[in-house]
Amino acid sequence: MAFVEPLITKMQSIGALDDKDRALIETLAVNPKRLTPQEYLLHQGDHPTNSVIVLSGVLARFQELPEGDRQVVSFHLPGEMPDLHSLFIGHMDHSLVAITEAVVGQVPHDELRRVVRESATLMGLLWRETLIDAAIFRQWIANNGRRGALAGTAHLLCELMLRARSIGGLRSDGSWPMPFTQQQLGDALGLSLVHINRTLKTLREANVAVIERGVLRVLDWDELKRIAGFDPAYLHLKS
Amino acid sequence: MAFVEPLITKMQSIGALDDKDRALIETLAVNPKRLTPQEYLLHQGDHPTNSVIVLSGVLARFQELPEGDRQVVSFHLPGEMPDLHSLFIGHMDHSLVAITEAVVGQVPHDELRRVVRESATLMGLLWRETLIDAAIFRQWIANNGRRGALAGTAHLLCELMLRARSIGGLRSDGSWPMPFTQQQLGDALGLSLVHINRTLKTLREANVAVIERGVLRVLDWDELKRIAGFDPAYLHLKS
DNA sequence: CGTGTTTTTGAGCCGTGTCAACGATAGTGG
DNA sequence: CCACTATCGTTGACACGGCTCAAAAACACG
Repeated sequence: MAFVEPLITKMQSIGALDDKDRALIETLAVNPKRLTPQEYLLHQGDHPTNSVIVLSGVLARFQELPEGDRQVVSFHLPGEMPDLHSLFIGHMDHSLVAITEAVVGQVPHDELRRVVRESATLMGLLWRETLIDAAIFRQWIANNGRRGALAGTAHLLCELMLRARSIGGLRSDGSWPMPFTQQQLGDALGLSLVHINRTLKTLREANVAVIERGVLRVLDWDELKRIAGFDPAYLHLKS
Repeated sequence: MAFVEPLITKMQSIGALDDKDRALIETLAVNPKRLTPQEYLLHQGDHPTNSVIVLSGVLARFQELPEGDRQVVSFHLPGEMPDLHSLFIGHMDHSLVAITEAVVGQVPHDELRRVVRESATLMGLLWRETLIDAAIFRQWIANNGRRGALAGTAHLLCELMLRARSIGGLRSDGSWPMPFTQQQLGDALGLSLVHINRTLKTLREANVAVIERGVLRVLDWDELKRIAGFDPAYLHLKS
């Protein structure tokens, strides 16, 4: 029961749950699993028979490209279900790995199908979660495509801050313990390690956003959003 | 009834339909609408109350970025539902426009909800379609990110050829009447018009793929796939 | 305190963008 | 059927953003 708390929080951040739906979620058989940093949960090519809920920590999905490069396609905070899509498309076209120490809850596909069958609301919310996932992908296409390095980086930082805030992940001073290395950020933005470093330096020297000892602090929200051309509507958060 | 034929073809290209499901699809109220090239069907910011099926022609979705640039996030061939996501996320974070002359069938969200409620198979297939959409987005993130101009372009051509083939859109000689301008391809791949032109020239001079008078012909499939690092699994086509 | 990882910086190069012009093609009206 | 026009494709010259290589500094951990 406590296991599904992050999922309930997440569902409520993107929609409304009544008592019946909440009770139904709590009937899910959730099998917890602890992950160490860099540990793979799924490999490209796998055909999983369950999906996972991130209970704590941060995960990432990425593709390995022929020349050995990595393309990170998403980051996942507690409450999210990074491989919910495997419910309807069996083949994994990417890998799923823990960024930090993490705990995930494994839920058999049959269990999810049962919940989806019994509650139109939960079906809608789970479907909705995969659609928001897709909306984020669209922004990342733009981050990697038409937005330049500075705008793309700023956009990613905006997004992560809002997503972290929506699940109550910010510190009381509004900063966020961002767990990514600059290499991982570069792999998400299609930038080299050296260049993401210089881009972050630009943001730092403009007093817009600072990362110190792994903690991200946004000093000038309006300016960060302006640089990014950021419109939060695509995250479809209620707040 | 004839209106939903492309949708049935599409559904069968990514899954199985029985007679009952086919009959259910044919009960959908489909309101056809004719579009001229460049005509907008939906604008960024809209809140549509129906989704559309592409009946003929090709559509594209794109975001307008602050500096006036465009990021194309997807192309849509007959049978696809380019704004199916609006069933569960109301706000459009991008625009939908006709590339060619096209006919779409408008289906009210209520109608889709009815079908989803009545058939678990169709719910699964429609959800699956949005998930394949997302899988394509992931590849486009890589196209715009870690893949270079040549590999990204080759990857997009591979994808389009397979998608066109899966709905019977190729000519008998295996070529495909590709309706995009080089500007539009560039907007999809995050490349300038000049550079996409040079990239296509490279493919042409290597006798890998040629676009003549708007018709794409792949001369050396293996080589094109090799350049792209293409693995078709993410399209989840049955054939 | 030592070792491995991550961040930072410099120097030089290369892929891709920009600017500009011309050529090819298709559609339009006389 | 041809001239006219608009759009699209092609090419060259040059600039610049971002990459690579390399090394040092800062940090994390045992």
